[in-house]
Amino acid sequence: MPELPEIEVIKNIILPYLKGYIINYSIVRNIKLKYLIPKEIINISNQKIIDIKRRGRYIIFLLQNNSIIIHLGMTGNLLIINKKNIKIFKHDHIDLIINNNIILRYSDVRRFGFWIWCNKNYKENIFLKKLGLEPLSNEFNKIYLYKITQKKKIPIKVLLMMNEIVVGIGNIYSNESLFISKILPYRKSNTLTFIEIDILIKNIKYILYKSIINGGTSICNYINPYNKKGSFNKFIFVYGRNNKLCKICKTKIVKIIQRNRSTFFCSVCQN
DNA sequence: CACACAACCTGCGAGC
DNA sequence: TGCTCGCAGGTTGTGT
Repeated sequence: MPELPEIEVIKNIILPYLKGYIINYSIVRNIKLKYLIPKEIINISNQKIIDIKRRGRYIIFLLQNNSIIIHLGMTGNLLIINKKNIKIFKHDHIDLIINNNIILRYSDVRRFGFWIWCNKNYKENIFLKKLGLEPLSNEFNKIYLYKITQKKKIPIKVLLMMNEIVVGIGNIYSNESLFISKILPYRKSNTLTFIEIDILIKNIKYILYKSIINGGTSICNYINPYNKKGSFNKFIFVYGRNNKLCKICKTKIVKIIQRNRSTFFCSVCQN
């Protein structure tokens, strides 16, 4: 499901329900995710949640001596549910029973998500260590991105989705930020000017903030921990709109395939 | 280094 | 109604 805004929304919603509380125990109904759920999580008991962080698309639960690193893959959901309201669905994998009468439930239809048990130093974990910059940080700026785009000759849309360069920009927000920046997705990265990179950086940050404020984007599976959809969909210009008319110039939106992912653009506006 | 492709899974809609 | 096909917010790993 989720790109950075959705993960950020999820983290912000679950934080007050979990921070400072105790995981009494867990119920694991289906051990099979992308990686098997580790025994430390299956057997967890009496662990205080010190804090919850987000890094890229990962959510990290900081415990007293360890941490849990969670990736939602394409269809993972975290839900805050009441103990009384405990209907089980087919793809519910994990319940964390918390000492404040709520349950944090993880469900995942396609099982591309995973939960990892890690020591306290989660930043050194193999998955997190190789991640690039946070797109909403000051370090992710036009100097940084220009330097990288100059060195590479790959399509700019592909580059924006590379986690070792910048994290959390997936298929929706790469398409959308290129549209509002009026840049064609197949432009080779080293042909972009410093001015264009400046515009692109500003629009990436703008669109991510705007999506977070609107609760993220719900295309098919994404729901927040209250089981509600995000409302950023109404601001989408190109993603998933192939053969529909551009909201600005009424030209048909085009779909192409780049690196086996769908890319959408307006050949008139983005030129 | 750039790219193509497969793998991990299930569900849904389109078309026959 | 029921089948097959293609497609889906991600990531990793192979081979050319």
